[in-house]
Amino acid sequence: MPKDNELTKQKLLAAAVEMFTENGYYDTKISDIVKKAGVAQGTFYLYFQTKESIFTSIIKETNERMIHQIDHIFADHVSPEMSEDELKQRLYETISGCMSLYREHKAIVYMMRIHGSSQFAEAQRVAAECDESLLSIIIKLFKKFHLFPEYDQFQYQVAASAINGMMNETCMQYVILRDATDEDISKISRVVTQMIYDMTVGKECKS
Amino acid sequence: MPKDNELTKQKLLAAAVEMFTENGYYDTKISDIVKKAGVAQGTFYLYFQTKESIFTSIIKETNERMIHQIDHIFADHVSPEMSEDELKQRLYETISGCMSLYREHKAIVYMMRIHGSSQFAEAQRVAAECDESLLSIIIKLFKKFHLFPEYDQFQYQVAASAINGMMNETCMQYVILRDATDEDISKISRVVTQMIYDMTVGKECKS
Amino acid sequence: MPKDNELTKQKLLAAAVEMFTENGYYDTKISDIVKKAGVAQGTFYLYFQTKESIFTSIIKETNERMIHQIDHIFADHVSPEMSEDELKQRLYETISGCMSLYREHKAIVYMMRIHGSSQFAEAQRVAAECDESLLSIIIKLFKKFHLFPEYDQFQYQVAASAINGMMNETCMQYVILRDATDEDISKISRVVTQMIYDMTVGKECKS
Amino acid sequence: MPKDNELTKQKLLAAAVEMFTENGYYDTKISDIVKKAGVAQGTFYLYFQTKESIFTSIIKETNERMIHQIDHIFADHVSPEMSEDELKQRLYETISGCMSLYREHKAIVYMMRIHGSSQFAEAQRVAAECDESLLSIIIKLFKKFHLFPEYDQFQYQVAASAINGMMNETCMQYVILRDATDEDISKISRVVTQMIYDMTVGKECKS
DNA sequence: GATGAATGAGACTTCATTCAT
DNA sequence: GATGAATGAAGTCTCATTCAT
Repeated sequence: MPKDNELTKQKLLAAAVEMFTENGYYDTKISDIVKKAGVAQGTFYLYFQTKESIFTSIIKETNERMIHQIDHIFADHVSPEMSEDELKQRLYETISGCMSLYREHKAIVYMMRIHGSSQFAEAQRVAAECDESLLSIIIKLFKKFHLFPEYDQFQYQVAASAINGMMNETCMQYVILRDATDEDISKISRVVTQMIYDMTVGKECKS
Repeated sequence: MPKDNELTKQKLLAAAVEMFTENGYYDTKISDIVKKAGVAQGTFYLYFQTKESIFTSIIKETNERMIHQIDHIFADHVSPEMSEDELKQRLYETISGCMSLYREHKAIVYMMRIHGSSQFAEAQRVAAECDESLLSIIIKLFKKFHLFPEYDQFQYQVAASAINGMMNETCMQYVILRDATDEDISKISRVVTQMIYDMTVGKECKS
Repeated sequence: MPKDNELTKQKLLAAAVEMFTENGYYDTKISDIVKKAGVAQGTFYLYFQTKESIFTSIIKETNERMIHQIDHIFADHVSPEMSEDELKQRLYETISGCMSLYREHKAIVYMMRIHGSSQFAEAQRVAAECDESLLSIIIKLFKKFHLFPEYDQFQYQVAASAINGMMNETCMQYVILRDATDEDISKISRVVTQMIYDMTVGKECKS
Repeated sequence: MPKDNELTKQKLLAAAVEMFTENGYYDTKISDIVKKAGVAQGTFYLYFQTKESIFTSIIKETNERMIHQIDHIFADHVSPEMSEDELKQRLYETISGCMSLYREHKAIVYMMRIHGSSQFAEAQRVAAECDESLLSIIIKLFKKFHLFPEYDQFQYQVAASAINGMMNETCMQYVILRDATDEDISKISRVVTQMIYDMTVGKECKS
């Protein structure tokens, strides 16, 4: 009957996230993890098969949760019938919602993006999957608003990638690498919202 | 200045770049590097003090060269007096020039961004320095064109970061991770140029 | 005398024999034994002090039973007064009885001879004791039949050892390592009987 | 240029044989071997890939040498045309030659038979190969002398196995486990020769 | 300058044994 | 008596670095 069982596993997971975040995958030793978790070396292997497996297990699980939450954030929040102001407001909510989500999983995102991106095929696959998910949402929005009507598939991809890059980079720089407050996130999101608005929907209204 | 045996050093550097790129820092052994370079194990230590030092020495040197080249690409190519079309053309040339530059140093950029970003403070410092350099160039341009007059320093930074993110992401996805041809780069640059134009200078012309 | 829970102990012993036989001493883990026995890890230590102790306890106990049975098989079955045919018949019965006995304890003999012979002083002692027992029986028979009258003690030992070797080897090869049927054992015993007869009693009749 | 190279390997092999012989495979640690060889732990892995590989490499190589030498010892030494005395003399020479050979490789035979027989498929295969080789030689001799004309293939095998067992057992008991002198080997071989003679060729002469 | 055998610290992992429940 | 999570000593193997030639 798993009683302390689950507790010990959680202690190990928390310790692992902390150590991986702080020192990266290779400079984190099992001995560091168990020391921080306050259990014996052997205990680690009751819950995880290898060092690699705890790493991928962490990022996989978090990633799934995040993709799910992202889907929810973007779901049907905007439509072409909305007024300019309402649109911007919704866009803003989506972007700041995304950033808050990343902040919530800050340590693991850090671990995944900064340390993990290169370590294993598995980690790379997970990161790519997350990107994929976002890209497809963005492209869907392009279509919904009939943006870039002259673009082919490749150009769509590039444009979506560019927008993804804007959000990723600002999110990384301010939310993950620095300690963005709620106000910071709000301010950042306003800037990014405006930029995205201007280069997409706003541009249409211009002429 | 062929001191020591400069040829041997170059062989080692080339082998190191290749192995680091292929397998990452931790999965590359000194024995792999010397084997590929065709020299003996001990020879490595005649030219480099440690494994870490060859890694950072590669990315530092390349980074300096790249920053210098980027400076050159951006230098005085655009000014507010230009016509819309000319501006776009210059912007396009700058962006595609940047992408070609990255492609030229593809292996090392890959190594730096994918494998190295997390390994050492040193590597992270170098990457940050490169970003810094680009950000300051972008901000300078904002000022030159009197863009975002209502923004404070923080918002400027965010906006610059966003633009940097656009370029970085598209560049990574298509130039570094996939094998972008000249045509690809041209097409990508057009898309990005248009987006940047729309969210900056173009927006001004609208009202 | 069902002390403790005798059933649990028997389950552990049976599981241990099976696992030791299949995988040898070192490649059998306590966890394998308890899993096969269907009890918890800690339960093992209620019945046995150490891994080594269950191993030696198995081979010791079986060995005692086997020595006792061998004594019984050989007891007074032959005498110099018998006719040639009767002698051969008795010899045959003894030998095939021995082989059947080994077959009956096949798993443990396998474990003792193949896996255990080298592991511990204790196991070696037990195996040696079994050999000793047989050798002394054989020498007693030599004396009873006034065989090898010119041999000294050492030569007696060697001759007995040789006969022991014949039986052991054929028994190992056909009964323990292969799956000898009743007919096989019968056939093997006939061959061995004839050989032993020819080199001992039979030889006397010749001149 | 392998100079100390080969010397170090030999030191490791000698140390390994000694330690394996003394303590068996599992109770010999790499650290024991390198300590005895007087080299560092890591040096071991310059010459052998794993602990298992040094073990099998030792027994395989020795085994090949021994099989070759055994073939030579048995080659055409006896023929049905010989006189009884000459035959016995040749048989004696063969058997004592065999025992001397085993004594020469005493440590490794010990390691192979006592410790190694069960450890790995590989070790078992090697031991079986050696037995096979001897059995086939013995059966060839049976045929050459038209012994046991009424025996089928199975009975031949059993008879050969029995003779193999005689030699193995006496050899193990006196040469490998005890320290048989030249005189001992001579005396043992006389006894075994006589027994084998009586149960094979001698038996024919009787009637 | 070049070599490559040797080094040894230290990592990951296993598993017999213990002990609180 | 039974459980099974926890322990930690100890083993195998790796690899950056050194150094005698």
